Amino acid sequence: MVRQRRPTITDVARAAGVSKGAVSFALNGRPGVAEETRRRILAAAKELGWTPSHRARALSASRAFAVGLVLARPPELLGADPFFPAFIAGVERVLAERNQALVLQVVTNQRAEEDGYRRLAADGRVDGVFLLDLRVADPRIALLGQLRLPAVTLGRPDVASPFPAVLVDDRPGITATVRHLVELGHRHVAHVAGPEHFLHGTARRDAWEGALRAAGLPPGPCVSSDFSAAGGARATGQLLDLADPPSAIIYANDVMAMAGMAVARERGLDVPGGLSVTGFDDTELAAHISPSLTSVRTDPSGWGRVAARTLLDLIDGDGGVDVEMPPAQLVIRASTAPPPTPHQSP
Amino acid sequence: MVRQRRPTITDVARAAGVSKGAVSFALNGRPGVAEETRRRILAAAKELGWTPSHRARALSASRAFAVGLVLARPPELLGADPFFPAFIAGVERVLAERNQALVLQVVTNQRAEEDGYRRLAADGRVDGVFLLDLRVADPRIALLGQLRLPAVTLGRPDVASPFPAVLVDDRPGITATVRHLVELGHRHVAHVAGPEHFLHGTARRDAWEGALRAAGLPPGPCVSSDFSAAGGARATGQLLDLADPPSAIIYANDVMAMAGMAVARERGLDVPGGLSVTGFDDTELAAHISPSLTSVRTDPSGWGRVAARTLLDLIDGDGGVDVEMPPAQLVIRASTAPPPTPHQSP
DNA sequence: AGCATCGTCCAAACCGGTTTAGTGACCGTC
DNA sequence: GACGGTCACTAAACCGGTTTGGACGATGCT
Repeated sequence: MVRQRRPTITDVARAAGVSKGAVSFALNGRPGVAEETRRRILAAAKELGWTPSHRARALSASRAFAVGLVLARPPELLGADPFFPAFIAGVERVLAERNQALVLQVVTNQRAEEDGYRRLAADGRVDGVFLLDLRVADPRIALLGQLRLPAVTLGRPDVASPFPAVLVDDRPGITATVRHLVELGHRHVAHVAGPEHFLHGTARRDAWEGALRAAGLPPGPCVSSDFSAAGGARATGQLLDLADPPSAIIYANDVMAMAGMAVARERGLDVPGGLSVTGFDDTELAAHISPSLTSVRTDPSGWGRVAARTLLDLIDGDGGVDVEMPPAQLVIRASTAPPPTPHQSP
Repeated sequence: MVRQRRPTITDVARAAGVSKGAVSFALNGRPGVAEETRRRILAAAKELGWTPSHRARALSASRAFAVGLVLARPPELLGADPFFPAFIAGVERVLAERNQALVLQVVTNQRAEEDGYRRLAADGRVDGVFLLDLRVADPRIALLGQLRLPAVTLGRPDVASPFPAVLVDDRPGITATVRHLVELGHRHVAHVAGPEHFLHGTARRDAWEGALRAAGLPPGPCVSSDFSAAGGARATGQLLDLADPPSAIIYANDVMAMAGMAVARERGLDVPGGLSVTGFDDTELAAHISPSLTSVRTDPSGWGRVAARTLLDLIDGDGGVDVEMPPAQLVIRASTAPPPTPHQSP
């Protein structure tokens, strides 16, 4: 016996001998249905294997019961960055509890990204979106405002924003990293930053510079890169080619740091003996390379959970307040050590 | 002037002085509308900024215009694996062209994974799904069959499957790797495999074993692991602790290979001087560590594109045939070299 | 002139839920 | 015994599209 058509609310109503409305009320636990009738209806629904059609409910309620995420990254970077999968996993955990879905859009450049949001909004496929990788003077905030699409930003925008933010602060992690290196005796600490148009990139750079100044040291050289291994290698080459190369390099992510370590090594420069290296993200691999990588542990999955909760609350009309996340923690491993002393060269 | 409500097809019909039906026909380019009327309708739609409501269309057409993907991976692995982001990027590219959306579900264990598919099906949120990470005697195939949910599998299942498959063959890559090592003079080649219940894991292992036998060599030791850095390190430790340790290790992915290289190095074993190492996936980082990692290049983004096209065709009723993808290619780098000769030990 | 045919368009049904207005039945009250 | 108030439930409208059956006028043919 093959079930040809999935049962509808009408089938359930007929089976239970009531009207469609009664079934809807019973299912949604609303008052005005006698207990005995409710039981009969639920039994009939179970018997028929009925589940309310998401499509019909969406049309009726004028809601999508889904939230959206638009990822704009060049394809070669997508795989390297552990952030997204972890963030999405956190988001999912909350969405699953509340029977919502995640609609994903992956695009490869910024122009397409804005179209992505436009399409999600025009189609009414989602009730709200996440805004990641905030940029300087981010145009997407105004766009989402005029699209009337609720949103939650990860980080605090540098422009007026009507949206709640999940406040992640990378700075303490960088500050702690600088302090750690300074305590080891480093006086010449360079930085390989992320792309300049990202807010988190500039925040990390500012923290690096601020912490050095606070320690009474001049900020060393800083090279902007792109979070890729190739970019990290290139930046490292530039820094080591300087007349006065740094004794330590703080990278804006682990992948660049690992590539940087390799470059140093290829040049016969020992890590950490000749050069200290630190990363950011604390990817799983960081603890398992040699030497193990000092890094800053972040919690993208936790951010995802909080961002999802904030967004759903915003959509439901309540909430809409910023949430502060605990600061990232420095994890000290074997890639950092005191700088080589000039008169101790091998 | 704020637009309070998004315009509906009725608004457009009124503005153009025609019926709803006429607007629908005009928009969908169906015959039976005079050219002049069609122009007037399209002009009115443009004027009002009307876009058809995806929700209404979905209900009416009994289609979701979306496809689903359920990811079952422990959270700590999600970030390390470059496969998913790349696969998804490929999928997205095709979906965007055809105005479809991707509904993602991330769960952390297999039981939840099946519920994920059940929920996608029960809600009618998607018209079809991708089936990744095929397992031995995969129960999801029967499940999707009884849920009447069209699917495309990545790889060929080991059980009867009514679904088209995108055939990716890891074996030539592994075979080439073994041949490369044997040509270098290795006689003792070990393997660190993925979890045994994954079909791709066993396929790689079989290829490794087969290629060694073809070369007239006994298969060396094989340890199953979990694709994580920690797992790769552990497996490497086991192999190097053997009375007769291998001179080369083929890892089932790059992350485990990188962790393995670190373990060898910590033990004072030079790579590739004392131990040759190969990975699988050819992640971006592989070319930028030291020594650079010999690996097998795969094309997850290409698989995503083909899988998406195949699934959409299947949903549309045409197609449904398997597609063969080009085999993975070996990329030789610096982590492989001739084995140390016993009488040449330093 | 009468009739069939065609192109154009409209009204209404339909998808499967939610929600509102309204109908009885039953209760207690003065 | 007429009245007001609950309670349980139904009928129908509604969400915004697509699709079907048929109306209507213009045209072609005999």
